[in-house]
Amino acid sequence: MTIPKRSRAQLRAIQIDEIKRVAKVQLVTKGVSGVSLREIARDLGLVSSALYRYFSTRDELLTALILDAYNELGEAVEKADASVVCDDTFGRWRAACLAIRQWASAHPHEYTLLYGTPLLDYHAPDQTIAPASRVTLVLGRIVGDAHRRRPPSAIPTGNEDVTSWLNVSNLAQALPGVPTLYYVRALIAWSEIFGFLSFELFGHFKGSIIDYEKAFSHVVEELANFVLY
Amino acid sequence: MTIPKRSRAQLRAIQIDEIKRVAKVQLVTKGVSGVSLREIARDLGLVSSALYRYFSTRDELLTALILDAYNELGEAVEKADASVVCDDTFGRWRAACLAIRQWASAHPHEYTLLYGTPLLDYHAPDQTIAPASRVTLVLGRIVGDAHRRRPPSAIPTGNEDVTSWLNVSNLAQALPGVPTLYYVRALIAWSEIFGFLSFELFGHFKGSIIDYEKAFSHVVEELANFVLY
DNA sequence: ACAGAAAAGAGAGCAGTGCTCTCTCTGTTA
DNA sequence: TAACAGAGAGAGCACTGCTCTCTTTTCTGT
Repeated sequence: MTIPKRSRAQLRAIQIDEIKRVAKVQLVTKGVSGVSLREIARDLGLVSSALYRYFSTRDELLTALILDAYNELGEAVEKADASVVCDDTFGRWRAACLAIRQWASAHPHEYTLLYGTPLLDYHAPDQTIAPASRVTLVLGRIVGDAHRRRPPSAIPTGNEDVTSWLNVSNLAQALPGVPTLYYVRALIAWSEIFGFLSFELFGHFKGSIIDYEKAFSHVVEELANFVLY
Repeated sequence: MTIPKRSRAQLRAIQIDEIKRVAKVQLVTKGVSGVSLREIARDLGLVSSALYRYFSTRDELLTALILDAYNELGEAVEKADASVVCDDTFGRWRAACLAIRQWASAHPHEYTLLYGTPLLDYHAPDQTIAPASRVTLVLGRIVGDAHRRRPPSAIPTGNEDVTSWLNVSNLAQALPGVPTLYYVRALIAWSEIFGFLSFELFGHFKGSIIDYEKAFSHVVEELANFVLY
């Protein structure tokens, strides 16, 4: 019998996946504070110092979990957007927003890891930027498509200079075809989606909202009227 | 010389204040994860087990800090509201919102303690409800006053039954005189204020916003148009 | 006024954490 | 085949929250 020989690089990749797998179980069941290197090592039949061959610090492991979570969420939202016909910008908006909430409800601890208190004090590593942008880019594209379908005569204009306090070049890329006047509204809609979900998951709506799903769908509708038209 | 004799109850109150004082220094300088019972004890010249005469657990001490922070924020917002003449609902709205942001910027770790990831997993103690409501009540009163000044003919009405998914009795109390149709908008404005500030403090707006204060004041204006009229 | 109770603190200790250092063994590579 | 780098073991450091027992001081009810 020939034992399938795996190269050291392959074994290393497998071990990294194993560590992340066990860490994710702890994250799901006990939250981010319950992710313990020593317990991961015990689960894998290793000694704790062995883990440092793969992640040089606990924060580095958590960063890997953050990356995976951003990509999971991003993929879910991209799929939801793609499942609606391109011209139906309102339908796409709603599908994308509902996908965000669905993912957050299904993965509250992962959501908390992404949008709760940041662990890496106030400077996320650069590698998280791209995965974190996936959701934002989908929402921005939908808003952009909605405004591009508007007749030129109906394009609202403002005369305020926004360049001193908004990063217009970045926003223009994320919101292609959206009039500058709407940049603030887009930022509001974006942060409100996550503000609402954070309030929901963190318990601030307790006593105000009974059916969160229904309330959220109304919020999504109000926001659509606010940014799309 | 007569040493001013203090009763045991007085000494106890003083000691509790001392513990909280030192804990707050740690909170401000190192964040919530930097609040350590053993270090507090060392700072006070005590042994760590002595602290358990005053707070039976670390979470209990943190709850005390949460209470104080809610009351600080609530007082700041109440004062800001009171500093504007009652009829000027827009001015009051702006003053209250700016006071929230000012407090959050000046006390980022306290803000995080209140509106970041909850520590006490998903069930805040009842005693926090009242202090936490102070901000909400101010904002609700302003929105209420704005709508009460509207001529009855201009009151918008909707025909959707909202009682199945919103806690109408609670919201009616927090939003006196506000038409039911606006309850969702009020919830949006409320959660957007904190959603924006969380995004700002937690770094999600990096790359989009240059001058946060200016951006926030535009958000406040948009929200006012959204909830007050 | 005095005895009993309660409060406050000291000190030792438990179980747990992240992380480091040294040592050994085992594949890989020149 | 010899030198090297990767991987894991194991001991140990400094720290955490929390508990238990023991002593001293203060309050309180008869």
